[in-house]
Amino acid sequence: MSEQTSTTIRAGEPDQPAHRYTADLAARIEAQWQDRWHSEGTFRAPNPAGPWADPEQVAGREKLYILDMFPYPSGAGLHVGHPLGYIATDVYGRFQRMRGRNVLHALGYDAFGLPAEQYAIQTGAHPRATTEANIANMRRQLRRLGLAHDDRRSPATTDVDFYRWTQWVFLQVYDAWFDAEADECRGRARHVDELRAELASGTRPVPGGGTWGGLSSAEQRRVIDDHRLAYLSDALVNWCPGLGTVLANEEVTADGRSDIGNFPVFKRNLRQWKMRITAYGDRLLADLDGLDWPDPVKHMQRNWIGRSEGATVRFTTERGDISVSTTRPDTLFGATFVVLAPEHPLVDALVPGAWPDGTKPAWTAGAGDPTSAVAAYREVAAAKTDLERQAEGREKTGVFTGGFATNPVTGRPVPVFVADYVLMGYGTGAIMAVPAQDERDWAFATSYDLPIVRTVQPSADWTGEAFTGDGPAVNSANDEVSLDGLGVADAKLRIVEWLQRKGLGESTVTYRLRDWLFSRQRYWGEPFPIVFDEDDQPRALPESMLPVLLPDVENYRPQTLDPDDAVSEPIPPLSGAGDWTTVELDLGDGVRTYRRELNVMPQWAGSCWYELRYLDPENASAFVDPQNEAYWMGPRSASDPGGVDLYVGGVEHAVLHLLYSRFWHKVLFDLGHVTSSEPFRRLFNQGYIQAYAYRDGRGQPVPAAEVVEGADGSWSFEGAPVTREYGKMGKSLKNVVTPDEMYDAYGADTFRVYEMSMGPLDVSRPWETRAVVGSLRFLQRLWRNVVDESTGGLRVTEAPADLASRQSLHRAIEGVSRDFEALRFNTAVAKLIELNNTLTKLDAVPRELAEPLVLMTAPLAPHLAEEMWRLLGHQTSLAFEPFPTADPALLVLDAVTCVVQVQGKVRDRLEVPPGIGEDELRVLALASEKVTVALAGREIRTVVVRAPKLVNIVPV
RNA sequence: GCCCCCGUGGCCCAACCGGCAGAGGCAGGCGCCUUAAAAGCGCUUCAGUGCGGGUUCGAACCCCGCCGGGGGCACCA
Repeated sequence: MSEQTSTTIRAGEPDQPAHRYTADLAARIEAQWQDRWHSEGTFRAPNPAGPWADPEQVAGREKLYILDMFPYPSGAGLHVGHPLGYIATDVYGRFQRMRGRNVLHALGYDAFGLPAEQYAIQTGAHPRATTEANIANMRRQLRRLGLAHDDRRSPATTDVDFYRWTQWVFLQVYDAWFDAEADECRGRARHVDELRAELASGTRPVPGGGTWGGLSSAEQRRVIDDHRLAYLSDALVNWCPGLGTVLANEEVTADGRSDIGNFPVFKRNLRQWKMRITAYGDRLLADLDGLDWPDPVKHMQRNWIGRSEGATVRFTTERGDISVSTTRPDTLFGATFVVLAPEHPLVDALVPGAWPDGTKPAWTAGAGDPTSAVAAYREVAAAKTDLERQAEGREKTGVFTGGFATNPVTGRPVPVFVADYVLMGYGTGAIMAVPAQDERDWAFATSYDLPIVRTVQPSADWTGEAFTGDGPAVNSANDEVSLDGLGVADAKLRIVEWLQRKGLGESTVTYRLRDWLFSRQRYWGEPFPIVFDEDDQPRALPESMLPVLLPDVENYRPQTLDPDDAVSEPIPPLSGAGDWTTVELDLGDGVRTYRRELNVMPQWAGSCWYELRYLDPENASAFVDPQNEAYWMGPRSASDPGGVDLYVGGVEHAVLHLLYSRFWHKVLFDLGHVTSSEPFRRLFNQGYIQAYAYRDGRGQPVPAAEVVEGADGSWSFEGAPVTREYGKMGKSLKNVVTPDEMYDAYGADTFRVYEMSMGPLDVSRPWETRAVVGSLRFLQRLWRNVVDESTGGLRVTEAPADLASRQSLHRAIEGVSRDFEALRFNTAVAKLIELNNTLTKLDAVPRELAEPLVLMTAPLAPHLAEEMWRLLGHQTSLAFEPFPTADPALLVLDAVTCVVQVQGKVRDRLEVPPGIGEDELRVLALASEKVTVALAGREIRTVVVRAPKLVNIVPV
């Protein structure tokens, strides 16, 4: 940190009262209490079992597991936006601890991954060295915040003790297969040994027929490997030369570029590890219902999984059947052509030597024969990136294969096209095109001169083209079945029933979700616990050989590649690890030489299960002791999935991290390693703290802190006008404000109170440094109510409080408790300020008011509260003091104001007892002179009475 | 193009079940303290809820249509 950043704004000038609550005093108090919490281990949560077993401390207290999405330790350090969620969970945790809960709250580091590696490449240092330095800096910045974390539970995913268990979890996934019939067809992961046993005993048929014993051991292994939840596949993957690695679908943006770095991404066929997350599609979807998550996140996950119900229908051709996918089997009579994806395996077989009779000029792309037309089209399609396919304005292109298929309901031949608007990776890679009821098919049919037959009658006022709405079926009958007159839903049922009976098709469920690409050609990640034998087949290492340590390499940088070079080959950095790349092992059939897997796991691997490791981070014999998992995360009832009690983080992880970790957790659940079926029972998305940035006349950002606002609302920097924009904080925008600056200028407690008071936790809002002083003033007034600013002595009196003050106190207790419980920290702060402001007006504050106020402030401003609690004569930390409870008798007011309305407009106010009856109130209201004036002689139609607060008199 | 969320004093935000538009903070104003100053203290001004309709005794809140801001998805058959 440079000297200049220590700020010029400072609370507490030298000639102030000696004991005023200033930034300097706050810093002293805060350091003192942080040291004491640390040395006393105040926030260490006892476990029921494992290395830290302390069953006595656990007994009799309800548990609460609070979790923040753990940070990536960036070299840039924190800005004031980062701690928002951490402060919120800390306030909530401290509150619940005072409510008697055994609170587990900790923070580790998600330290593998691309950014760390790229930073290491830039600086030339070892990624581990820079990562650990960054973690140390973040730990320092966060310790200064006074978070009540269990400091023993702070693993980094890059710790050998941690990634050993990431590799172990990988082995569990690798050694599992998905039995779709298990659990009444919900499906469940089981160990592959059980699959092998069922195949060997004949209870499960061997794929491809024959007996298990009839297969060679290599063939047997291939059958098993084909079932594993982690498997190698030769498939189209997202190859990003700019990053030198392949990427998961989730890491590629809609315009075909990398999420990180914004480089072009190309489709390439490569042999890569995948995770069979699609097997869990149904459960990942269905189990969302039982989660207490924000609806938008559930919505995004549902969209991403993209379950759709439809049918597969077989169209016959002379060269074999084409299975087409559709969600609208009811429109089958209107299917006037078939479209295959360019990569569809049947394309070559279908293409005849010459264009058949009836080929229209528009279908051939000007080629002399189908073979060259299709070959040319495929070449063009393959060379296109997703971005280019988008950029062409979605104009549908394609070419006739020269082949025909038979529509199974009309019996008529329909031409078969190849077009890249059909994707090989979705459904069967083939569609029946129904232009009258599908906009894409309509667009294709009109540009390629193909027939359009309406099979759903559009509404009378329909003027559009393809009609995708509901309506009665028309033109949809053959000798055996008629859909005419049926609505869409009924027509679907009838035609699917007919297709199934005739063996022409069946209803199917299709997912947008694809299997998860799990290999990365990077250095800074977890090595796979996998080696390859001389036949190039993968072999898992036994648990006893874990961890597989990440070796040192000379060059962390993957091969430098041209970001636009689509045909470049990925070269993993670990290929440069020398001797490490091969290993002599005995895996059961004697010592042999094996080649190591040189890819590493993606960054998501560690975050897929870290919440489990916090429970038992020093357990060397298990990834978590089963008792600890059951205690902290186990389900509380039959309908409860279990999981973390409160998980707070940004909405940017709605799909990636939250879907992957749910998947791994379910595998671990199925295999009996955990009792919770979901990792995160309750999720809360915090908003972002954003900031204004300013640009000068040339569009260059200027330091935001030095921009001044004129009286007319304009902004200027060094006298020159600047423009303002709103967005993220970032170095390049010169608008970063750091927690360190806030600690120096105001202290951590003021910073905490300000962040919590800015607005609701889930709403994004702009940072405004000049407003922070309001929170400092509040804490100063609170301090002054308890402590004499000039002597440092106590100001509170032992005299009893008056009734009005007591009532204010108990109203505050009631409201603040409710607000904390509901994560409404902004309104809790407001109520505390309000109460404190009423106490300020007293000559001296009675202890019976001061103590509860201090306790209520403690979750928000813990250092200051602890210090005042100590001055009030208490020896021990207030962390476990019971949170004040409201006395119901003091919440009842002597009188309430009743509003008297005439036709909804307030005309009078009456002071009435809170228990007043409806009839009595009606009489009082009608007797009001102001009401009489407002009525102006009109007759009364009705009187609405809501005792004791409102009467509404409605004239005729 | 489709879907979701949000629009309240100059600014950040409250308003619990549809019932007095205002809790709190910033900024502004007035005053006190001070040799002077303020990030100290006290007092205080300020909106009818983005716009247009509707439902209701009564709408910031419910419904419909616009406008503005933010986010997600985007050839998924």
